[in-house]
Amino acid sequence: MSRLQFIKMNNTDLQAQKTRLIEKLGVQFEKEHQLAPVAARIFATLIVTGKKGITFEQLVKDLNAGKSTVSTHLEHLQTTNRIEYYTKSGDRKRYFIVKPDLMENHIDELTAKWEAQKCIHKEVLEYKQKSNELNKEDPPFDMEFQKSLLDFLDEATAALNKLKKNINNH
Amino acid sequence: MSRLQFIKMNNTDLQAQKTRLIEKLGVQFEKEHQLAPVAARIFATLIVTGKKGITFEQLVKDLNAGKSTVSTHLEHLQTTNRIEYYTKSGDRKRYFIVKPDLMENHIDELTAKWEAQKCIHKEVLEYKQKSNELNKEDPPFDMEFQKSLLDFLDEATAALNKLKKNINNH
DNA sequence: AATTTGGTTCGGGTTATTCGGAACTAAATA
DNA sequence: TATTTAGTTCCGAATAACCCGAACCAAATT
Repeated sequence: MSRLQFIKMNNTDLQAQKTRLIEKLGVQFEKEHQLAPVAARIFATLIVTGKKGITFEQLVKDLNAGKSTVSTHLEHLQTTNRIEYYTKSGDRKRYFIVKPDLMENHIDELTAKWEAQKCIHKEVLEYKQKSNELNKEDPPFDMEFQKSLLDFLDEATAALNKLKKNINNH
Repeated sequence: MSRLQFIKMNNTDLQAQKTRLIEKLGVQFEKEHQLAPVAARIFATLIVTGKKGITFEQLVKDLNAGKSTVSTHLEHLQTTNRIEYYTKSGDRKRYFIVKPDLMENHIDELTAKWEAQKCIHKEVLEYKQKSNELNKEDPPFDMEFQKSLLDFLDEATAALNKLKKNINNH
């Protein structure tokens, strides 16, 4: 009995920790991925729940959210390539999980974002150079920030590619 | 005359390009730094305007925004350490510029963000390990995502530190 | 055929964001 | 001292984001 209680106690703790983690991850995801609060909590829940997945109705219950809310956000998370679901035969429920290749997607997204940033800051650089040539009487533009940023983005992209290979080989 | 027109023409083009760039940067900054549209346009304007700076009233005119709007957002951009201003003696206007150490700040921010992410995903990892130990009858948690992410964040942080040194020596 | 299950869709209410006008202030100028 | 300049502060309005209930639907079950 004392051992049972010990286990039960620990599982309660674990449950509490899970809830805490979901909240913490949720806050982060809201900003990181620009998700609505409930959407971020759903995503966080899937992350800490792991590959066994979680059902629609369980999410509704766990997050104290409306069915429509959960439905909409699940839809959105799927179309943005973050989650998917599987089914068990003889069970109509959908078990939602994070996409197995989430990390790869995440990396690809970052790469795309950084590529776009590089692109636009190159344009800024071009603009400043053109401007310097055209108006030589004016004091020239400083271009340190753009150059540093481009260096940074190159480094960062390189690090990313390296990691991507690691993951693929893994 | 034809030469003057040629130059004038190019400056018009340049102006158009500047406007385009501000808009493009603006859109990016809205998401990247979670800024209101006008705040993002202000920040973008300072970036393409460079170290000569731009005044309050010019911003109001260029962005077709209310004085109060510009005032509020300038305030916010200053308190978040992104911009500052200088004055010219005998001229009451403030000339707003991006902070000279913007890139360093940017890097520090990223570092902090990634550190926080590492921290929370380590917690997730701990949770999953504890859970595995406690409930051995259940199928164990997959931890690939957390591990990959932690690898990534380590790599990324390393790349960042390297770059920061480069910038400081520069 | 009626009901239950596992959702989706639609419309509206609430809250939060964003912006701007009007009135204000402090410093410089006339 | 009155006025202009260079902003700031304090609302309120417009808009957008977010969430929910209610009604709906399709497939499975009774």
